[in-house]
Amino acid sequence: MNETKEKLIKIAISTIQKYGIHGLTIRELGNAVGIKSASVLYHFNNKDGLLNELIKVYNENFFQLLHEIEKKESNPLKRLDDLVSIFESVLDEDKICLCGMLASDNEILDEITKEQTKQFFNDIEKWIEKNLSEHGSNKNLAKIIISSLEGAMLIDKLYNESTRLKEIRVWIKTL
Amino acid sequence: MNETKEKLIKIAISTIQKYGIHGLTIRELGNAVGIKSASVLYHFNNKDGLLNELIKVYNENFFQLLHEIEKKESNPLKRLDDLVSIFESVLDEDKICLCGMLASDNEILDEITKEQTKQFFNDIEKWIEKNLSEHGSNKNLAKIIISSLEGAMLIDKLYNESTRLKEIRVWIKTL
DNA sequence: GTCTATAACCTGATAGAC
DNA sequence: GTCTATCAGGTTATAGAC
Repeated sequence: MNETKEKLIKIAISTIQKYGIHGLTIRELGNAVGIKSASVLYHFNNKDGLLNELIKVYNENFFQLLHEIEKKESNPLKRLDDLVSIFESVLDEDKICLCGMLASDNEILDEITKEQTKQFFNDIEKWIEKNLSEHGSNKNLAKIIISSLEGAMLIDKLYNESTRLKEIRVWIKTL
Repeated sequence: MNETKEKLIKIAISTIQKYGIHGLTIRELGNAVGIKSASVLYHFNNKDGLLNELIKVYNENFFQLLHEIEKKESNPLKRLDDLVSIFESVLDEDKICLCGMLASDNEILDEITKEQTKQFFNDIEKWIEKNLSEHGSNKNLAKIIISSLEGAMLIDKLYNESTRLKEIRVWIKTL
């Protein structure tokens, strides 16, 4: 992929994670890489096109991280701990999960972006379930774990702290 | 309070719960009650003024509901179940918790609204803690419970279902 | 209280030159 | 690919009449 386009996507993802979809404007996105808004739209046709592409990049990168966790860590409970660490490092940058933020704006997402957002939750839930099963604990907790992680980031960001994510980390150790 | 003003606040709260802060416009809010945007601003000075007022109304109404639960239900675990029911009825109307939605837009909230949003989470956490303590279970779970509820609404709304809230209901029964 | 009229600004998007 | 120029539409907010 074009280098400029890659930069645009990377910055756009980060901006949405911090400020939401309405906090991302084509003009400012162009400024961030030194090109004009018309040039930004050349790469993506329109804003929905940008969203379509960036969420695919985000999902790929995210599940690449999960794959790396699986390779280096065999203990399923520790894998879940590593998952919490990913979210904590995101929060440390004053961001929340991209798909959590998109979910809060779900009413204005086009179908492609909405489907990709759902796909994120489908896949991460499956990943958590698998690890819960391997550890011998109730895999039905997967939906609660991802829900709590998303909610925790949302609230922790408001307080500018990571108290809730840390509580989840402690809780998961007891499962 | 003025009847028109009450209507405006009620509709504004509901609109934000569905579409977020950017989905609420002064013009459309006026249309909903049959007055012009200038007349809406007469009541609140500006949009921040509207947010300041509506979150106070929301918090008051919400904790009034919790107070009613306490009066009619003495079993602390069943009280938590009733709390889940509140959130489920909100989700049934394609809405999420107002403060969850505001949290997702925290970067553009003025200080008053932000403080009131935090106050909501402080108070509900305290309420959950108290009931967990009375039931004899770990009150440290309060932050996880409210996080999971907020996250569950967010994701369930995306899927147009209440699967995650229902899982939380089942989980709470086991505490 | 509500209105009209309008200001000032920001947004995504397009046409056409280079 | 990137630019300039521009458009059409949306937003909050204000001034002043009724």
